[in-house]
Amino acid sequence: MSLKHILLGMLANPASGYDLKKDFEYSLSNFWNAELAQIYPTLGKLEQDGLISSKVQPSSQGPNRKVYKRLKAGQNELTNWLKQGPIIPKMRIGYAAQFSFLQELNYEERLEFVYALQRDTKKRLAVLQKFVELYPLPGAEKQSEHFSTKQEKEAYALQALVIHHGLLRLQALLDWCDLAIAQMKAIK
Amino acid sequence: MSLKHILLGMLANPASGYDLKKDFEYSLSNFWNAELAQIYPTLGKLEQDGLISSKVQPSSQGPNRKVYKRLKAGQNELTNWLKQGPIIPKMRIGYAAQFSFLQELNYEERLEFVYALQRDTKKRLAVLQKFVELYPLPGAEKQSEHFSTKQEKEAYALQALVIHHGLLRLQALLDWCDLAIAQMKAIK
DNA sequence: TCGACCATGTAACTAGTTACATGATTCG
DNA sequence: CGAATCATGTAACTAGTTACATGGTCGA
Repeated sequence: MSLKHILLGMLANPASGYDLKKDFEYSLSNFWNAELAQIYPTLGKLEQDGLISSKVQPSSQGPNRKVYKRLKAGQNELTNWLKQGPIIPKMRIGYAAQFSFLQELNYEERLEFVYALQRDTKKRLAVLQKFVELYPLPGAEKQSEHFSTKQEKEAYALQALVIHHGLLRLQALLDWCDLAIAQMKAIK
Repeated sequence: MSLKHILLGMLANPASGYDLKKDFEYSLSNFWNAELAQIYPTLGKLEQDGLISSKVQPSSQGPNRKVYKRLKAGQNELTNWLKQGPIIPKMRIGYAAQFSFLQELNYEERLEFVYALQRDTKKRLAVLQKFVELYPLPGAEKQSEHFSTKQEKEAYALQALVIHHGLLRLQALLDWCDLAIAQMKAIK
């Protein structure tokens, strides 16, 4: 199960299941997501396996929190996972499958399908753009000098790059929408 | 379950479960895949639901084939699905999650991670390129005039576009690999 | 005759989703 | 006082994967 390793990675700093869910909802959701109903049992398994440990702490606002931290065994498991090389996802791109069946619809319905995809992509791009502004790539501008330690520079660069990955992906999709609309109009 | 609808879409022409698996392995695998162990039961459910029907036919080479064809109810189900608009996949991009944890590895290991991703992407791009050659976009060249009926032109254009979608996606990923390698070297 | 491919299926398991259950605090 | 947010969990279900079982045909 990949989520085990993802949570292990996210636990660079101690956090509760609820905290981790928040992380998914923000920037992380561009490349992974998980529901609380999956996070809690998975944290339980990680603890059983001795990869993380938990400590109950009072919350400033609400019931007690169960804060997890990564153990040495968890650290090892994580680096081993990373050393096994990049995991190429099995593609399940629903809209692309649907697109290849668009002959079943008429001209207007087909175009509307692609317009809807375009609108959705623009919306998601607008959300991402805010993160891109928070994490501009080092080089072009003068940021990154803000960071004193090498650790901080590295952390910043990785964050910025992963956000940029989402950006390139969404831009490529938008380009494709334009192409599809043009082609579909051309053969009308 | 999306696979139900995908199979329904793929059954524009009658086919057996084995045939459909072949379709996944070729061009389709760029945006969807399914194993035979999932295809056979799903075809069974579709038949139970009265969306497709089957007929056992002798094979020229091997045991009897169970050939399915789409019924009117299946056609309706398919168009309703398409009219509900594009399905935006929940992203589960393993390598991107891993990338955001690369601080756990040292410089050489991190670079090797991205090089491995680059190699894999180039490989997949080379495979796709063969389909791109079979289905060049109409407009630039003189193909698509080969097709007499509007139906054929439309089918060709949709195929060409969906293949091009994969192309743009992989090219964006390659661009990102270059960017990541450059940035990571810059902050070494 | 052996391996590759044709062809269909079941069983056990893993991963992920949706719905439900519970209860505290904070802000308007 | 009601809605939003904090906080953790279970149960039932859906989707997908891996392993296993069976057996036919064709070509080297």
